Amino acid sequence: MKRDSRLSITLHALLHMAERETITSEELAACLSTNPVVVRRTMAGLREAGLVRSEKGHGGGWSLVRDLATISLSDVHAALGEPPVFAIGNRTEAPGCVVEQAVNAAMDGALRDAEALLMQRLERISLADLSNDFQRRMAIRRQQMKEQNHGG
Amino acid sequence: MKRDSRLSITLHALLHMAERETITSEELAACLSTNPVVVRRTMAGLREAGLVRSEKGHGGGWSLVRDLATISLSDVHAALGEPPVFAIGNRTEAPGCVVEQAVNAAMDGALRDAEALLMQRLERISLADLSNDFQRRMAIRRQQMKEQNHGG
DNA sequence: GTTTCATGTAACTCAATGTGTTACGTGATA
DNA sequence: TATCACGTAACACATTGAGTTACATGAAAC
Repeated sequence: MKRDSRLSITLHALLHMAERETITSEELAACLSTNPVVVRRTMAGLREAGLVRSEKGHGGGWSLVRDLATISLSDVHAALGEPPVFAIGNRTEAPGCVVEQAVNAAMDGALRDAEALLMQRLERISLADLSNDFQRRMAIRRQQMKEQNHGG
Repeated sequence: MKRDSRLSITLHALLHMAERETITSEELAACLSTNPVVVRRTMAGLREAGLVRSEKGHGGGWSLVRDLATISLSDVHAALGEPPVFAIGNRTEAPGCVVEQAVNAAMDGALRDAEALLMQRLERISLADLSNDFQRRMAIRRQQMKEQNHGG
């Protein structure tokens, strides 16, 4: 099954957005190695959810509305329309076959718990957390570059 | 994304299989409202994993090799080739962009934990558990039928 | 006012993949 | 030898995320 990477794409875009006052779809697409239309299409939900804003014309582009710390990964997932999390699932929702009912009950229970855990995790991670991790990684990378230069 | 219901289908088939000495793909397909070829194709992995056996010719069909209690749902998932659990995921596995690395790390962490929980749940449910639940549901249904008959 | 820039959106294509179906080969039993 | 049942290849189909093109809308610059 093909992977849905919209959440991943969107988080990536939001962090790049946070680094600048405003940024165009074209620039974001370059950062993400994708197409400007894909960016606009994906961000549409975030605009409706009030997480970001978009301006047309000269000097236009995308900008964050809320602070990074107030946006959780689950907020972003919700803004995207809560796309399905699982690739696996039951074949029939309300089967007449009692055997299938038993199968569905077990599967639903396990999937429900796993999804609850995942959502809990996504709720507890904010964009600020991601940004901090990004800064930390950048510092490490700078340090490595420096050592490499001294060595050469 | 389209749902992968092979685990659900297979569990359903296994429980029907447990009710009889042997059962043909045709009969299973009728139980599952699908096609005999789909049954054979899906069960191929289970045969290779030694969970079931198949016989050709007159009186042939599928039969269970191991006891229901010794087969967990995660065994079945593994026999199917461990199809991907999540519909969502990262866009790039090993991105050069540090921003994307931070995004991936967070997503991977959350997904890994959720998958671990799901697998733990699937490990702890055996086919015997499902069968017991099935029997319980059948008893309830029989009781309901009885009450309905007395009432009418 | 016209030009330029940037978003908004529809429409089409492409790729991946689970599922359904047909067709034919293999092997076992009656 | 005929029949039954599995094994498998090959193809069709539907869904869906992603990429792309085309065009309309609106805002700023000139």
